Amino acid sequence: MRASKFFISTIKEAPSDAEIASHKLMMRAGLIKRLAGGIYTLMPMGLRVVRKVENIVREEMNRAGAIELSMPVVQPAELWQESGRYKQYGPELLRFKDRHDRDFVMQPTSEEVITDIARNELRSYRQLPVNFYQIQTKFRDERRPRFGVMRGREFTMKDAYSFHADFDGLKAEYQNMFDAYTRIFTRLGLKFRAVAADTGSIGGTGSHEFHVLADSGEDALAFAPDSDYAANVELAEAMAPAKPRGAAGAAMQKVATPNKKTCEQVVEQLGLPLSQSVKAIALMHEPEEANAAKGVVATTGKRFFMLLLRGDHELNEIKAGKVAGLSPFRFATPAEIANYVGCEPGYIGPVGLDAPRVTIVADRSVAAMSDFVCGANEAGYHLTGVNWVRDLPEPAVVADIRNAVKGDPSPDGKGELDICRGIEVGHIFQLRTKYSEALKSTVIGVDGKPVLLEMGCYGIGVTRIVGAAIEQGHDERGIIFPAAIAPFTVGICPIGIKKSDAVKAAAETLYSELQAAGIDVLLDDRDERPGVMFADMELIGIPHRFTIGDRGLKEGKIEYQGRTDSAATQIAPAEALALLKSKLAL
RNA sequence: CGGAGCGUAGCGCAGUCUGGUAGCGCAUCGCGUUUGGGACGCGAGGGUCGUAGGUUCGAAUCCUAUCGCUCCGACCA
Repeated sequence: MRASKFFISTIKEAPSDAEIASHKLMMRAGLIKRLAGGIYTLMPMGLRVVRKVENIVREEMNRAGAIELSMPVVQPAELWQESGRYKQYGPELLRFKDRHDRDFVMQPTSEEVITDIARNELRSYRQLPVNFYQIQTKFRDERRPRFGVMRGREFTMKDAYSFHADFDGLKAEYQNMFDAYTRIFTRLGLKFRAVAADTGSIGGTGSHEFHVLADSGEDALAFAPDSDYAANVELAEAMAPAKPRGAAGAAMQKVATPNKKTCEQVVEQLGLPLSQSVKAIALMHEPEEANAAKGVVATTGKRFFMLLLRGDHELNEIKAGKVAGLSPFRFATPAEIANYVGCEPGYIGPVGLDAPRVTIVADRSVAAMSDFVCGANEAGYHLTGVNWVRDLPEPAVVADIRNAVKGDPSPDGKGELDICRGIEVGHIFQLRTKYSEALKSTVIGVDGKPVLLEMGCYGIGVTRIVGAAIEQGHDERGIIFPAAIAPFTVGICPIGIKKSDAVKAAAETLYSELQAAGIDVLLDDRDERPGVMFADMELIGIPHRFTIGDRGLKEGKIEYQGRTDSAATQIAPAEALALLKSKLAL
């Protein structure tokens, strides 16, 4: 490609609403242009990157035996009503009416449509297994779109759906997809990790997320450096401490802690470590009916819970939701806390409560504590030297309700956990029969009777990968794309192309040679000043560059410089292709 | 959805408090000089100041409403 025939729209200053490196750099490099919140035009340069990602995904999906199709972006509401997701999905699902006043949605995913295809087209177990996929535009009306393409509303996603006559078939395909994803992210040149993920309300036995590792990631991942254990922190089991509960060593004492409402403030006053304190979180279990009747005083079915966490730990709401009888819950109001505990928030604790009215749920690590500090249920006071059994009954429930932290024992028993951050770029899921049941999708099994289809689904965020790759690869000069997805593999910068016939000839020769070798080459024939050409190539993240100028040609040399090289290498023009090929083979 | 902030040229911003000719840098266009790290000079074009009302002789500026965007939180996955 000649730069003069292409469209390069780099800018020096990023728009002020771009916060993270990838968003700023994508804007500055002219890869994307914002049209509305979370909605971007892929400019020619950006589209080339997306296409390269798509092609790798497509090749590996095909290799794994999946079959490409393309489903509509606009889908009738009826299908979504049938699956129940029309109600369930909430405002993230974009809904609208056509001219006949019929309801439609913009697809956020396509389980309904593919299951509809399956029930109409799949008749016999002999047609299984089958895995359909598409690379398609998705729309999710995110409450807070941000970070450019990382959390956009409109984005490109590869979504695949597999169908099986039995669970074993699903498990086999799940593993097949796991392996395919591993190949895809490896080929994309990304540092990534597959982690166990929450299966949510669907249940089932398996779900893994694939995360690109980056400090700016929105997800925290727990992993064991000594083993292959890795899980989203949402899910990672937080183990009880290895040591059992210690014996009581101190008498329980009430101490005045005026205006000290947080664990941090209290331990600071007492000169104790944060891990010696217990924080209490007041939750109210409130059934859906009571929610619906807001305003009306509906106490039926409400239950007050006090959750106990070590002062240095964080509540995991997903885990809390799994405590028997707690879900659905919300944080209790100050009035409710006063009613059940007789005290204002900041000084509440588990000692001396009316057990039937207040259910105590202790985290595993709290259950193993002794001589701890907690609120005294009296404004301005805390208790020290508190011990289970002696000072208060054993907690009604002991459960894992916190986020795992660095240094926790690994759930697989091998070493300790560490925490890193990741950007979710892939998610594979054993859906089982959720949709086939809802849409009554069966095939005739071996025994001649209908069986519900077992389903798996497998997503990859194509546009998000571009952002993730930039988060992982950039410096002060711009983007450092992995070679596999760079918009161009190599750039040629001829200095003074309009002035020097020698430069022009050498550049054209090299350009033809690289093109003939099938290499994606950008010849910068814009007759820009060298600084402009270099800055653009580096900002856009082109991995390799040849510079051709009169100065070098006099010596019979041109220059090669890799995007991350600190200096250029002088080479003979005839060696350029061989050198580049050796670099690409790495 | 709650809290905060911002909407002035393609981008980054000043001007708003204290009403009176709409500005700066980058980018763009023309001419010239430049040509190994985002050149320089001279000249030019481009804005109904988010939108709609109101106050006023006069509104970017004050008031009201509304829309959009951003951040923090909640929510969702």
